[in-house]
Amino acid sequence: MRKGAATRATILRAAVETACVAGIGGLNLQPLADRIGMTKSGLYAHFGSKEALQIATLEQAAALFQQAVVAPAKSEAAGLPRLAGVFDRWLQWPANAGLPGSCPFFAAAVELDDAAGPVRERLVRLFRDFQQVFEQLIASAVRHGHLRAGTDGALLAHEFVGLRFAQHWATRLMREPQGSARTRAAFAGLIARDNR
Amino acid sequence: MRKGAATRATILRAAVETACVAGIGGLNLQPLADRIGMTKSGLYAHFGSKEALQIATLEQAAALFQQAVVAPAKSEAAGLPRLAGVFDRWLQWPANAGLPGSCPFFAAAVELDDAAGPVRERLVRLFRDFQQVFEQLIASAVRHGHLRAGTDGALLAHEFVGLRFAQHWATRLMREPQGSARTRAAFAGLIARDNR
DNA sequence: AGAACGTCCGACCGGTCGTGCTATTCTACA
DNA sequence: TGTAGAATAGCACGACCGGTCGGACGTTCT
Repeated sequence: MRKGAATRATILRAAVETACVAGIGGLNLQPLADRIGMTKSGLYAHFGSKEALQIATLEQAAALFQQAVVAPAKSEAAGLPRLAGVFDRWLQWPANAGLPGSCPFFAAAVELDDAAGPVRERLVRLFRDFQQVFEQLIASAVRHGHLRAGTDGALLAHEFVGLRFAQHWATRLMREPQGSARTRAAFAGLIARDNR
Repeated sequence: MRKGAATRATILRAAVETACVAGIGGLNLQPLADRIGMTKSGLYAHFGSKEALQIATLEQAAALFQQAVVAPAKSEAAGLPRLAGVFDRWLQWPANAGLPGSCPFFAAAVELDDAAGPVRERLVRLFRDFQQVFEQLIASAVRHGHLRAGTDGALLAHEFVGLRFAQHWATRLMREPQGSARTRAAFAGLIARDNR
């Protein structure tokens, strides 16, 4: 019983790493099993379907994300510092979590945008949760007087998502050395706009 | 031969439509051939490899993009109006070009970010060309006094790309009704920041 | 008219995909 | 230590993948 859980953890670790490089659709059983020295069917028995594996992988990635991006906020000053900290960790969390490649959620977001089914639904919920975290951070920054009172939290969160995408695009696809720097500059610009 | 060119155009039309829905990697020969009443091998003979089909599809999509987004700028007032026009058409060009689904370039950008090979190189060049178009439009807006003199064109273009991604994410994946409105509001905010 | 060529088809290749079975090995606990 | 049951392996399936081949059919050019 305990061994099964350990194996499952090993599988999910490799699955998240694979998803960072090849996307959720690139989670093929055979190569994944090979990578950890198992057979395809042995691995398969832990999940019962590819869809279940994909969802479990998303949830595992979400747990790592929570740990690497959101959790450290507890020890930061509430308001703008905490908001800026979360955004900054968001920009580089895969590397900080020891993951190769890029953020698996963005790859999945584009992969599954026109799809249907439970995997997509799970991804949307994860994004919505994170969106809510951001809006709460923004609201807190407003309460602390770090952002002006009329700040549109939903709009600002929308802009943050865009900046994260732009960083992904600039650094990953375009391989622009200044990609992350531009993203940070743009973030600072948004904060300055809504500064009181 | 004339007939071959016509068939090739038919194939590419269907290929672009498929790429808008299923991505560049979703360009599978058999379903594509079925869709236009050909056999896989008959279709294959026009390109010689899947890679060549993907590149030709990217180029066809770029031609449609040019026609739907960039070309109409000729009849707009130079400077900010032209810049705003291009951005606005950019937000909705697949629908305006009669294409289903979403912008194939964004799907490809995430699909190919960690890949290698000529397809990726072609995509990067297309993006770079469009990036240059944007920077020229921005520079023109500066010259016309619509944007302040010190405007960082590369940064602004970076932010525009992010906004376009955010719209894609909000409307396609999250299905937020306000996705496009927020994107336009954010664009207006950026322009206001760099307004003179 | 006839040679040459572009076009397309149908059959087929080796491989990989996800998914079922059954059999074997291992492990945890009585 | 014996044994129930979990964990994993082995094997096979049907479907699909990109790609190749020979040849039939039409079109184009000389």
